[in-house]
Amino acid sequence: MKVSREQMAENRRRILDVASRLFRDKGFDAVGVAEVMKAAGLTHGGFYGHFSSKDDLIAQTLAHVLAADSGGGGDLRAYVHAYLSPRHRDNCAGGCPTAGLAAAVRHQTPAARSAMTEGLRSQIDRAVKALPEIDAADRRRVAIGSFAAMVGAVILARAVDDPALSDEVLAQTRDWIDAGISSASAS
Amino acid sequence: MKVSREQMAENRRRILDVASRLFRDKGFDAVGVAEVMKAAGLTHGGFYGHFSSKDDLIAQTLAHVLAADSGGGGDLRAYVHAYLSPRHRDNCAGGCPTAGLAAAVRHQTPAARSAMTEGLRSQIDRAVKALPEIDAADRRRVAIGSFAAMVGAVILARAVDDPALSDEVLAQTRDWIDAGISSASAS
DNA sequence: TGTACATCAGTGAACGCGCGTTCACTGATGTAC
DNA sequence: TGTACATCAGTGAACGCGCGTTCACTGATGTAC
Repeated sequence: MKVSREQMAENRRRILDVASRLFRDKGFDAVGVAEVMKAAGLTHGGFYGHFSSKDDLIAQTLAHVLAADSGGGGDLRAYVHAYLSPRHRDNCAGGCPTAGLAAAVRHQTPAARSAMTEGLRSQIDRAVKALPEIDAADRRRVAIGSFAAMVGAVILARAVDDPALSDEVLAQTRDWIDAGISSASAS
Repeated sequence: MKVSREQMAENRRRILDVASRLFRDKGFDAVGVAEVMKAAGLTHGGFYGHFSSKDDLIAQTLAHVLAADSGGGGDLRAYVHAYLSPRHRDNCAGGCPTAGLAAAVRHQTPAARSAMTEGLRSQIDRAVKALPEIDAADRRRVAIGSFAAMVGAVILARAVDDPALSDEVLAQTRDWIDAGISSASAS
């Protein structure tokens, strides 16, 4: 049955929220349209009233979740430590969408890749702005290098089945980034 | 028709080689059993004479390709530069299997994750041994931090659809790692 | 060394399940009078 | 403000394609004599 316009907008938002969690948790391919709709409290038939295809859902979900991604405008070092914590590693569904989905985006449509690109751009800009104590010329190097290491470390820590090695990847990368930021601040 | 034992062993090797390229290029889900067999010059029916399932193929392919992965025992800095080159970014099929597959391994069977773990362990050990000029206490930090940044940078550079941003991610991460290795060597 | 035969790697048709997508239908919404 | 009706968000059955997997069959291999 028909629902009100506000109700429909809320349904759409809930589909995107739920899809972003499921995709981060299980990957694009392992999550079906019916599963997303069911998790949003709807039936699969209504899906195509909101999106033109599953690919469209993927692209819109990426844009949605990357726009919402706060990134923690505050202390960069605290953000790095939280990012490289076992807690974040173990929280795929609620964790950084870049760490969870960037690798899979390579196989998606141009619209999805474009959303990822904008998300990464704003992530870098935010990190750059969180580094006022570093020379302007070095800021992008520190921001990009740190973020690459963070994303890589979380991906590796999640791929590995040995908890000790997984923890070590997080901890050593955290120390490596701390050292890098310190020496860039000193110079 | 039956083939000789050596022929069968060679067929098996060719299946693994071809599968490792296809998986790196297109991902585990986008590559079918029939496609792998066809690329190896065989028909899909014979697949189950070599492997018990597609999941088995994935696990054995990972073990195969990660064992073969040389990692360049020579100069670490040259290895980092080659790793973070546009050439490597654009060569998924022949590139580092960790960069290409680590994120997807999280959704695979325990056997696959175990193969990935051993691959990462030996990759780290090789990098540690390539850092004789650094204090023993710092070697693992430098090796793991560098490798995490390399993997993350290649994944991000491949996800993004803007060539300028993609190149910048590679170049800035390269400079970031160079600086990190230099300051670790100096201390 | 040569021959007969059992083995078994590879073939290709067929099966069945899951998933993306479609569609006729329902009934609440919201507009026209 | 109240009523009649057109709209259309959501429902759930059905479709069809692709892919992993199975299986009866083929014919070269390699062994036993």
